[in-house]
Amino acid sequence: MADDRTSPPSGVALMRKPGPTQAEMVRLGLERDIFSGKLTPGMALEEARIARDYAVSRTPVREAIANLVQCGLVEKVAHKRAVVSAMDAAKLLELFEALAELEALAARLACARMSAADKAQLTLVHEEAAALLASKGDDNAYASLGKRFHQLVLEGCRNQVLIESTATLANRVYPYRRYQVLAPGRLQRNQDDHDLIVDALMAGDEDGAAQAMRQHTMEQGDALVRFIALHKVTYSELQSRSAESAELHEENV
Amino acid sequence: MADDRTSPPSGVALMRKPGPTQAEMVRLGLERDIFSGKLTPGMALEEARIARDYAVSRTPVREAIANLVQCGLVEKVAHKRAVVSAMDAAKLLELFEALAELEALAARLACARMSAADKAQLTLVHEEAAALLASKGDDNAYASLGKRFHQLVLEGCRNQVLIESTATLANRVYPYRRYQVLAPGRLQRNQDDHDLIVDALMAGDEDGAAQAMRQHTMEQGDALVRFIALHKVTYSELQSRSAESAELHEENV
DNA sequence: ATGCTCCAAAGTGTATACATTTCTACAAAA
DNA sequence: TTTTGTAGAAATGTATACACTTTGGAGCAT
Repeated sequence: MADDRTSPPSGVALMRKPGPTQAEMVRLGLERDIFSGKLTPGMALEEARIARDYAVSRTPVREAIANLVQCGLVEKVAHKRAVVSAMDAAKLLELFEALAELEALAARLACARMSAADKAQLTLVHEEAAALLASKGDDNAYASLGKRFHQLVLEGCRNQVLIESTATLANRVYPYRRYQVLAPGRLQRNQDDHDLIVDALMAGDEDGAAQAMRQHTMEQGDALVRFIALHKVTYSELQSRSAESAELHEENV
Repeated sequence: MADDRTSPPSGVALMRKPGPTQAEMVRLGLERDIFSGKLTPGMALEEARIARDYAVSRTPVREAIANLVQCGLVEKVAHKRAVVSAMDAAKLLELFEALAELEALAARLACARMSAADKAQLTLVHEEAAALLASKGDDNAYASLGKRFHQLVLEGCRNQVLIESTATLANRVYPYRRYQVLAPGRLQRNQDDHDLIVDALMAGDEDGAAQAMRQHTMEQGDALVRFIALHKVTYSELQSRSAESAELHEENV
């Protein structure tokens, strides 16, 4: 290929300022590229190249990178190039441990705070996922529904601070979380977990919902770490292996 | 007064680059000013003025502000001036609700993970606070010990992700959290809560420690919100009222 | 052949200049 | 007097130029 650009702005060059700032554009673009796998953990971000690719100056690029640093998606030290955050097994487990507890809290609160409409939509998504799983449907589509499931429960807690804190952590594990689908039988166990969560939520069982959600997320983390250890595959390899099909579900962000 | 500068760089102008970047300097300076009360919630941050005061250009100032935005300490929308985050009662309660749960989790984990030395230091700080309270000592010094107490428990959880997430939220409520000391009898109840937490931690009672910590932090939030409602005082007034004595404990950050 | 020094190329950090947007003040009309 | 519309000022967003730091390798010494 003639161009090996780090992150093409998804086809179209941004011309003038349509209202949102260019720094925001670049930030969203980089975020997409990280989530989709075009930018793999450990990869360096060169300001000048990114600026060229997005047809802007380095200033908004630096601002965008600074934002991503605070989000935990990229890391940076003074005078050195910013790199996409790469995590070892220990940090990954720490993240899942914290995330599990936050989602458990959200589930507990959601028990009493979700509206009937919210619960209905959650059930809908859950059943749609079940159907997809039964019909051996697309893994990516299932992963997408899984993310939506977690989002719905999270938003059900009605605490914006908690929602944002949890979303930040979820974003940081997102580049890795999807790969649990590679472990055999993991999808069915995932669906079973969701079953428990939905049941507890509908029954108004706060402790049950929290417990089910906590265990569910921790199992996701354990499964991922086990899978990686088992296959003795580096995170970068894991990332690039599934990067091919990553473009299929870019509805994230 | 001849100069009404928003945030003097604490006396000394930074000359050359000693290694750390100027953006970092400005960021720390602004953070200090926010915590100390020199910059009150709702106050606007003018890039040009800050740049002048710190003897740097606007570029590192903008970078510093962007960082503070991601920390939640200041808020900003495109083309408008950044302002120090001001919270209403609802947001404050949301923050305390989330913070209480995170600290509860940290306490639960700390039960099993704190070293003997950590527990000894925690006991030391707790007893020092008790002595200070009994002798009707300085409120600011007591608040300082209170912060240290929470920090020690938090670090005891041995989960860096959880520590950072919690610290972020704690920073956001910090400009308000101290004012609980204004409520009558609040200090003694605070000390009693800490007693319960220490006892549970020493006994290895995970659920007890979590429960005690959660209730403690929520009570802090409730007390603060009640105090504000009772005295019908705006947050800005509250802030400026104690800003006079704020310089006394600048060991924070 | 190996290790060191030093230099040049690359890249980040900062300053300044310019473009664009928002805020403010003033005036004119109802 | 109140309101509204419009310049002017002020402040932010962006681009460009420059200074400093890092890094990689060429050349020399051992």
